[in-house]
Amino acid sequence: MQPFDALSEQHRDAILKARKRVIEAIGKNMDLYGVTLSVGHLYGMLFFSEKPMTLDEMGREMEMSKTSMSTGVRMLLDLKMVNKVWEKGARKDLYEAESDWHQTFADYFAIEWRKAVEANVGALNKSAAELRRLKEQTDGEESLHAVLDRDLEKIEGALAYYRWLDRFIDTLESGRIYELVPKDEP
Amino acid sequence: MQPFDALSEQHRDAILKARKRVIEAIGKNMDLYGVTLSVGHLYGMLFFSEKPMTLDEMGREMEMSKTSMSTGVRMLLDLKMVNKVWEKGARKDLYEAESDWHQTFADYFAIEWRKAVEANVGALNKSAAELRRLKEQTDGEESLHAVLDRDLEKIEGALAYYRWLDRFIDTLESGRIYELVPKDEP
DNA sequence: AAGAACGTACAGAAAAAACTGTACAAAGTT
DNA sequence: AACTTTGTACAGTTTTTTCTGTACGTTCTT
Repeated sequence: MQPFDALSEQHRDAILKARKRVIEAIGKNMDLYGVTLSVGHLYGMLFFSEKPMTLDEMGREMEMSKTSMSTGVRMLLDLKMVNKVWEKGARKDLYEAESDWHQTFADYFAIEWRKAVEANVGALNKSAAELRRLKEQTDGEESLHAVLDRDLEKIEGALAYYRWLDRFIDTLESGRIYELVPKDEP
Repeated sequence: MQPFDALSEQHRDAILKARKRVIEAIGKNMDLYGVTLSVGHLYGMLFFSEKPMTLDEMGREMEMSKTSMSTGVRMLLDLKMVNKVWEKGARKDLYEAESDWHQTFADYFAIEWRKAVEANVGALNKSAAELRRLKEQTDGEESLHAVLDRDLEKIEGALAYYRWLDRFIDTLESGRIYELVPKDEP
């Protein structure tokens, strides 16, 4: 028996209206995490859910197919915004929203931004090496070297930024960010 | 006369290949900034351009319509990833890539994340007020209050997070982040 | 003032993505 | 071992987004 269903219709509606506003807002802004409006909505629904939900329950509530719930939940799992919950003797998989949004934020950066850093740094280093090699092999060709130097300078600038971003992500991943910017207001 | 065009075909190709790898990588990861692959590619192209470019030049280089360049550049301008350049007596608008990626990163957060914070905090506060009002008007209804308290607690948790995020964005906006996580490696 | 060049609004076409229903493998129940 | 139940892969459909070509207002040139 769920506490929520026992309430009067009037009170239920009032609560649902309040929740809906928040869910809508969350869903709308979750594109910053690279997910669809509907996946964002799914997260918001899980956030207010009294208890962990099954795919079927989500589908019923969102009026969407189970397939969509499956893929949506998987995205949220990848982003660590949702946790799989174990319950004794439960046939179906259960999921609940991760409610520590600091952690969610930090994980997102650790996962997505680090991925981007690595890919870009890889490309930058490889290209820089090529350009440096070309420079060595063409001693004295002034106008070529002018172009090469400018490109190499740009690449070095980008690499410097990524070194910083990497260290910034470290602070998120390690939680050191909360020493630098404390959770409790000053 | 541009220095680049004066080079031998072999050298040009080598440089273009090196640039292309980086442009491709940048473009691919710019979805973190909420832009398309092609807009990301456009940024990468501008990043390596010897000089500011016109819409027509971009269209020629990207083999895309001028309309697309116009909308693409506007997006990049909104994200402050591209600057409009003034040149004496130039008919056409000229654009160049913002090469300070620290600034780009900070601006993105200031613009997009702050927008999300405000929208969500607004919704959370409004809903919290509604729920608190309902609570006051229903003194003694225990099971209702149990639900309300849980929702209010969740909302308060979210608000606490947004207060932190807001202060974090402040550090980006003010540049104080570079005191906390220095640009020069330790 | 007329003409040319530029950037963008807008509608339609093309491409990409989100979503669904069916089918099926894996795991659980009887 | 036969029968359910559950989650997901996959193909096809719908919806959304991206991209293009034309049209037009604005600005600059003459």
